[in-house]
Amino acid sequence: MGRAPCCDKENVKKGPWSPEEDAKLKSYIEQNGTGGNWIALPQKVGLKRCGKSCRLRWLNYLRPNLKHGAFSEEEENIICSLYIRIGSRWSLIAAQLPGRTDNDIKNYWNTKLKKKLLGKFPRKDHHQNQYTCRAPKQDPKNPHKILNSLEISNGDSPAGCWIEPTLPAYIPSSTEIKRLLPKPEGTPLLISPDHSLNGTNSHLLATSPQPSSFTNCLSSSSAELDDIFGQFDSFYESTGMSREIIELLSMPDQVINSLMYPLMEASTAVSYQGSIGVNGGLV
DNA sequence: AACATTTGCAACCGCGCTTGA
DNA sequence: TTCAAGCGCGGTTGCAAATGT
Repeated sequence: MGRAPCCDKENVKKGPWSPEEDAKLKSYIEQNGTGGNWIALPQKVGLKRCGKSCRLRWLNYLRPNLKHGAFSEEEENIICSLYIRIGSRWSLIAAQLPGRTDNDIKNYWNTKLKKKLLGKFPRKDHHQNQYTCRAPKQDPKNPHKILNSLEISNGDSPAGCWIEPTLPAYIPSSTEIKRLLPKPEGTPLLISPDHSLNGTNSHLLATSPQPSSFTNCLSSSSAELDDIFGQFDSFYESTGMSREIIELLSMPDQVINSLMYPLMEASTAVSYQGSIGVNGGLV
């Protein structure tokens, strides 16, 4: 038995919103607010729409102070830098860009920025090219046992991945990132010896390409970009580490702190050192 | 000009989380 | 403490427009 539907699917309109529907919703919310109940809202407004659809329309399109134009270079920089750090946590990224919605940013990343920055990397076809941050695969019978802990395989991944699927890759989750941040200047990130990254170890931090940041990449010429990515490619090939983890490990502390500290202020139990433990996660 | 393919974006879906009774 | 309802998020899909052949 599945989850109960949030609305009567038979009697709700789907698809693009008409100007009349927009006007009704906008006018109602401006006068009365949402009432804290999106599910009940369509009936009050007189719309044959699902409450979730109304909420999405309001948040992504109708609410005041939304920016609809092109993204600025500064916004691009913020998106790229945050993506490297926290992955596809679009709502967190959107919180740093006033007037932008998570959906906007997600679409912009998937359609423009990804290509701009990573176009030379292998990719799959259009709708299978979503970025996916995955935790290491666990053995369902034993949560402590990790299967293929550092690989994203092609065969069992319906969404595909942007990294060469046969190469090892590990992308930290936002929870893991939170454990790393903020960290005092010069505090090393440790990769514990008990769980190597395909045989690599903490010494890699000291030998990873420096400096590296996507902020730098954005303002670089194509030749400079080739050089930057070339450094990563050779490092990547020699170590078997993913580009993401190399980026993470080689990012200057001050950049991480300036970008991420505001997001992580609420997190009081912050560990200043991260290490990749036996379960493949940062501990 | 016609057709195929790609791109960009709005919208939907489903699931985990939060809240309140 | 439990559980159902609602919310919010990230992933995915649909489709029109743009571009290529």
